[in-house]
Amino acid sequence: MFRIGEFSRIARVSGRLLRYYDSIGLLSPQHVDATTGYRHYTIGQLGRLNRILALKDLGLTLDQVARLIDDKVSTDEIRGMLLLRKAELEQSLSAEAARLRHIESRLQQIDEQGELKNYDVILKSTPAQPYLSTRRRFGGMDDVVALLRTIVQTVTAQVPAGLRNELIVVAHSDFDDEDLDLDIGFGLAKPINRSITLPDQTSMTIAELPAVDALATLIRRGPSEQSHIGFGALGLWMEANGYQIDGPSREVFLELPTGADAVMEIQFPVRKSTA
Amino acid sequence: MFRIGEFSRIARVSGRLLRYYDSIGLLSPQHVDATTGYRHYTIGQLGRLNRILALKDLGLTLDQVARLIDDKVSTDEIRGMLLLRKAELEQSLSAEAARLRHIESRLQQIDEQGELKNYDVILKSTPAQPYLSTRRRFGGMDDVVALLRTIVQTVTAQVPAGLRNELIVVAHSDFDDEDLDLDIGFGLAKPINRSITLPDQTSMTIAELPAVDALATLIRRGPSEQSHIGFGALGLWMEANGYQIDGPSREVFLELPTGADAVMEIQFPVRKSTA
DNA sequence: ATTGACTTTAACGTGACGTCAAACTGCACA
DNA sequence: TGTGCAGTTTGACGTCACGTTAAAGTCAAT
Repeated sequence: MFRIGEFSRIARVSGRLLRYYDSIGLLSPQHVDATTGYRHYTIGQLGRLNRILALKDLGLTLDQVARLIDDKVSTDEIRGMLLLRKAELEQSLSAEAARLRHIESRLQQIDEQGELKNYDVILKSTPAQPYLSTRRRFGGMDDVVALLRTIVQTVTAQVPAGLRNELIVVAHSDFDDEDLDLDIGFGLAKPINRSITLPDQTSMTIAELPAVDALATLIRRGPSEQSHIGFGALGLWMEANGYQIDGPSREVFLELPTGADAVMEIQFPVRKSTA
Repeated sequence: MFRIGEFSRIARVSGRLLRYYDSIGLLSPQHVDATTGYRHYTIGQLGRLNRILALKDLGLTLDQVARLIDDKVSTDEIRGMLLLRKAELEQSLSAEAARLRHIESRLQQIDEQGELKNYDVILKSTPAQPYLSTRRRFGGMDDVVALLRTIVQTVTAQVPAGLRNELIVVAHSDFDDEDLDLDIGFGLAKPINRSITLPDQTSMTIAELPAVDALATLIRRGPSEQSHIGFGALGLWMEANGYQIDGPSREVFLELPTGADAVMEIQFPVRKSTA
């Protein structure tokens, strides 16, 4: 029988750990003195402690360790737990590797440019939302800006503010300033069944803007004609961090555009490059 | 100006996170209503929030993020922080990879044997400690057991219990039952300057048992002649997990041997295989 | 009797929030 | 003017696996 100090020395763990394991019922001393409360351990308990430490080292939680050790689970369930843990580890491995790539690209950026800029690209996800919009082809940015104004005026007048979210432009075409294929419209908090007719007698339709898991985004301030500058930064980020475009990009106007200036979030659906 | 709900919707973060960042002074709303306490954010703050999230994604702590964002550090210091973080990441990567290998070896074990045994090998480290011992060559286990008994009797009689730790055998030879080169003696809590003389007139010397970083250990019960069984299990574990022996092995007797039986911890200094 | 080493319980701290709970505000509708 | 409901506030507790004091009691040797 060892008291806690000697036992902890032998096992090379802290006394606090032993008291903690006792308190959660994971490893209780063989005997506790009724009057003094002193804990007494036997070498037999060292085996159990070692099993606990070994399983804990695999990254299992103490809860899982307890269930494994107390034989409350079949070998199949053990297999399941280990497989689950394996999947977690693999995921966390690739996440850490990605972080490492990000860090390295930042370091490279510092080395090349002497400072830390454009560090505002971030990955998000977004749920699906109803989308009141109209899809058109445009010959140039002027036409786009004109329709944008019209739509803002029409929709703000006809749809209550509580129902509509942001003004969103979805770009179906690639970067060709002379043949733009765009959806322009508003995200909605809830679907509406009224139809909206624009001054030119065309009407806006309700569709669903699909959810996206991985969205590389950045905020841009300035005239909407120059949004391609932001596109460039996003492209660099994707290249540096191993992502590629995976769907039509979106521009979400965080403020309704006043004059030429606007504040928007540029969003690119992305997926990891297989390369 | 957005209230917290809308701002959190736009940024796709929780309101709780915004309140938390406010409370730690990382991102305070542009304006707080004096009577109601309502927080009001502007789109400008979205930029700062995005910077925070981007840096946090690199795995930096919020403390570090705050120092980076508030420009309290030079680019050289930023480089330093990122390099530090990179080192942490690389370490954590290899640790996770090791865990993954452990898990896989466990799964393989289950697949081959249908259950989970011998999972009590664990890695520890140990500090240096004074070691009162004598080194001999032995022709067989019987001689070893005889000297062991003698040493136990002599030392327990001459050295106070508070000063000595466990009985430890260090094996300098490889596995050759007919030519054993062993140190036999006791670990000590503090060095002593008395010399100990055995009945055969040879004396025990004080040396230092060196510290070891990585020690693969397991507990064994049973007659000490059969300790090679434990050696086999340790060898398997090392092979499965990519370690190799890196120094003389030790047997630490957790109980003074009574009769033939003993409880010991077998310890192998190890290092990662370069293969 | 007095040390000094050891042990006990209890409480707080860690990091970055999630999750209630109770009270208050803002706004639309009757 | 009241009522309802969605939104907001502060505050507190929980997370996970312990480390770190702190105050009080125990053990063995001198």
